[in-house]
Amino acid sequence: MATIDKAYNAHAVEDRWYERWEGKGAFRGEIRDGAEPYCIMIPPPNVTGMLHMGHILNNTVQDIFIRRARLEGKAALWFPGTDHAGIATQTRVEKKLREKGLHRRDLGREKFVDEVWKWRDEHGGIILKQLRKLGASCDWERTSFTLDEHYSKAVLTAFVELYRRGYIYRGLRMSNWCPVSQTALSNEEVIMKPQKGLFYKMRYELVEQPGEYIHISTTRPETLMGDVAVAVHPDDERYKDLVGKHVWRPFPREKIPIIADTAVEKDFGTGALKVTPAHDVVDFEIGQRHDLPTLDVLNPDGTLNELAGEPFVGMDRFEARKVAAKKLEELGNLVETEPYENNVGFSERADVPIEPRLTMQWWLRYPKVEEARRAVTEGHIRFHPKRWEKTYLHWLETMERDNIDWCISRQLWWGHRIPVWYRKGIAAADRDYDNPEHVHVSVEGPEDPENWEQEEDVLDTWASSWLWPFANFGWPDEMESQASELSYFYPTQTLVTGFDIIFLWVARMVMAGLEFMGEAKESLEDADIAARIPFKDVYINGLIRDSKGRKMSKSLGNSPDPLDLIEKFGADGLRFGIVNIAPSGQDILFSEDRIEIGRNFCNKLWNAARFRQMSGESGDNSSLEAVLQRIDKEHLAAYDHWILGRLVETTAEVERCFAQFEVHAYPRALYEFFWSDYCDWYLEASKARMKDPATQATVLAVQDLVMRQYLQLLHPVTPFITEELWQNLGFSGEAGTFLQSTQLPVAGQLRSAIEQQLGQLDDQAQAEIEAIKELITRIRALKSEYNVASRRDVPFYLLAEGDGREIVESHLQTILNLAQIESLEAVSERPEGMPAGVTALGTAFLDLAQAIDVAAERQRLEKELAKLEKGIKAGEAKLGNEKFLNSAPEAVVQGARDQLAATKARHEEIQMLLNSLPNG
RNA sequence: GGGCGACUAGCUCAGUUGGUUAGAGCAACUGGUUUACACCCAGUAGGUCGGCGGUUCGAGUCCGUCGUCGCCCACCA
Repeated sequence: MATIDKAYNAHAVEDRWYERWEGKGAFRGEIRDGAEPYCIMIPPPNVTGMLHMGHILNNTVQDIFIRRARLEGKAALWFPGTDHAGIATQTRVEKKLREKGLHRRDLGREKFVDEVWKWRDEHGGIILKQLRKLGASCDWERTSFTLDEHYSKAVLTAFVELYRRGYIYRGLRMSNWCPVSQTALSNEEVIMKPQKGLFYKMRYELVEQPGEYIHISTTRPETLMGDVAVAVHPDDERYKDLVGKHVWRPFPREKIPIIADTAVEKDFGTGALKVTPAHDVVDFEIGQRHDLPTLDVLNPDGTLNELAGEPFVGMDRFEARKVAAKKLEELGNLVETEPYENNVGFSERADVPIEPRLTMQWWLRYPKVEEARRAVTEGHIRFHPKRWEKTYLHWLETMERDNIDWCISRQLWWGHRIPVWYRKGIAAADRDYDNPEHVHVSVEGPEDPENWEQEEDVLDTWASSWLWPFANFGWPDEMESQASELSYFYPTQTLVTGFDIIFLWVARMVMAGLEFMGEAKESLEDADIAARIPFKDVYINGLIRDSKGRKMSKSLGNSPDPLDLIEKFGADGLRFGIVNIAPSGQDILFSEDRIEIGRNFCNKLWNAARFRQMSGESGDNSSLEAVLQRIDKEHLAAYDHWILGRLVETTAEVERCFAQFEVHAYPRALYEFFWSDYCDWYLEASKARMKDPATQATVLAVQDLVMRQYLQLLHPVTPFITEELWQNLGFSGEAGTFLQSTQLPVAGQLRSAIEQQLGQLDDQAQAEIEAIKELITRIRALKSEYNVASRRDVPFYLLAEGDGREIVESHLQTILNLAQIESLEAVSERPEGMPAGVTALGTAFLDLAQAIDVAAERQRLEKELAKLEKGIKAGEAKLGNEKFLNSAPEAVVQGARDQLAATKARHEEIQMLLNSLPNG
């Protein structure tokens, strides 16, 4: 057995074990006959990503689940991988090219994509290396990437199938356009941000009444060249007479009609709206209703085009805004400007305002929406905490109600190119999408590729990641095989993710699973749903914020580098700390102070193990049975029964935490048991018996038993230190197997193993030890209050009778040791002039051998008396109430009786003490 | 505008189906070189559980209402 260093050196331990685990394939997840499968699919981070605090929490939780599953004997598989992250990655490489003065068009599609692959191979996937530092036990041999060949095949197959099933269509619609990335975006990729700007009030001259004007407010004068009408509300009395007349658009100067439409708010601005169908969603709808033309004055890159007229051609949209305002002023059309703040949609990736733009895109009508709803309402999929179900269902509802389809095409090069080919020589306008002579849709492509041109667009990244739970297992090829990993591991067990992507990802995965993981069907039965869902439990982890409650972000600089934290606190410390403060799906306010507890805890654990090692030779620790063999039940004390009982309870509590997904309660229960019960009380109490040759072996064996079970319970959250101690304390036996491949006894098994060997655990011991603890605490408090806390030579007396006296007798040495007192002599009369403390076992008196401050002692006792009186009043009121006696459960009534009796006894004793104080 | 959530000790949070006189960590204060641990030990202080009302024998817990704060969705140019 290796000796244990005085200070816990996390780094050496962590690096060493991770290497061994990975080297020995300890994380490999495989089909194992007879074992229950347990699979977690990692939410694939962006291949460009770096580890941040959110990842730490998310992946620690996943690792806890997967390691626990291994200890429970399940065939556990944590499937890792990364996402190609279309826009993010392409933007990254384009930026690099720009530094060399190049644009992606200079390279051409093929060369550019090569460049991105090269970049990925060099810089991508850093995050996966960082996850190893954290201790993540992913099956790295399976590391998947959404652009891998097999994965791409799944993505294209899904597209082709959905197309054939009628869910996918191509359409000219308003969509979100990013002028920097020059692609369409889905609503989810657009972030609304409040922007300070100006509100321009303009006047347009009436054509029919020269010299008269209508006032219009706008925030975007640069688009007025695209105006095709002015709209007012039909009920607006101010403008009623003007509807049907015309105004002069100032530039390019043209007649445009005044129309009435209910989309206009009478009370907003001037109540008159300039209608620019090409550049605003509402305006576009108004345009549709009134059959207005669409004048697009912007180029795809956000500069103005020929339709805008000079001097705007080629000018950037923000520059044009200023120039347009100036020109309006010169022409006398600008009435006033005022500061204004409104919400503007920004491209999530490029962080520039998006343009609503009329473009031809591919759209997907979501499949199996109703079934996705039922999957949750009927309990096939459970959210933890449960309330997130509401968010999920709310999303589905909105989507269905508002008929929101998913824009799945992106005008990028990095991604899955849409598997659609157009026959050469047929103009886009003449294309008939239902005619296979015109449009070819397949995974393999047409047989005569020379006659076809492939669609330029690629698919939205989410249109690949929504297949993650089954594409990674070889769908669609593996669908037929009953012996496949797909049929063994799917549906996966638990998904761990953030609430922000419940719709973006979680709901879509559910829909994809329901649509594809079985034969094509219009609607599904319950049994179909149960078989097709991608996961059974969804654990939603909270969002990490800084200590002031702000979101962590690069620009605020309030996001610590997790690797620094690992450096400082150790991976185990960080893991324990972050899970310990992670409440159930609530936001988490992060501060380093709160992580310290994790490091301190590891140190405590380390030292307890060290103490064990220093206390005596280890016996055979290679199995629970071997440890039990070393315990002589004749030498077991109440303390031993108590700590073993607590160990069984703690094991059960941990089981409950996992069953109910109370991830934060799990480390808390472990912390309390170990620090308070085991270290502060049990170890301290057993020190005397460890020195006694007669009892030493038994006491050490009990410690070993506790440590053995405890390390197994704790391992999922702090894998490194537990593995190190497991090996150092000899629990692995000769074989040297890893802790995580051992089997954890459940509470029932543990109890029966103990009782089979040692006889029934004494449940009375619990109450007895609690009473002894109270007595010791009272004595310590008395010493502290009388400033003799550090003295060990003070004598105490105990006034007790019957049981109390006996119990104290049997624990006398422990009490003297833990309370640090000279003696505790039994007396039958109250000694006078001594400060006293009343406990359930009896009254303890501190012999100061000098006069006490009677007034202070009286005050102290009276304070306690008042507290007890309050309790007695409450108890009597309760027990005097017949309705309480009749309706409360017997146990509650009895509890109240017992408590009242105890309180009264204590009250009486304190009263006696007060009476016995000298006057003064 | 629609939805979700929070409010418990100075701070951050526990508190499982209503059932003893509400807990922890940190911070504060007092005292400790107890040969496992100062990343420690012992002790003290600190809360009318956001307000009001209701249900109940009994409410931190359930219901209503108000207040404050946060998040998500929508986005009036």
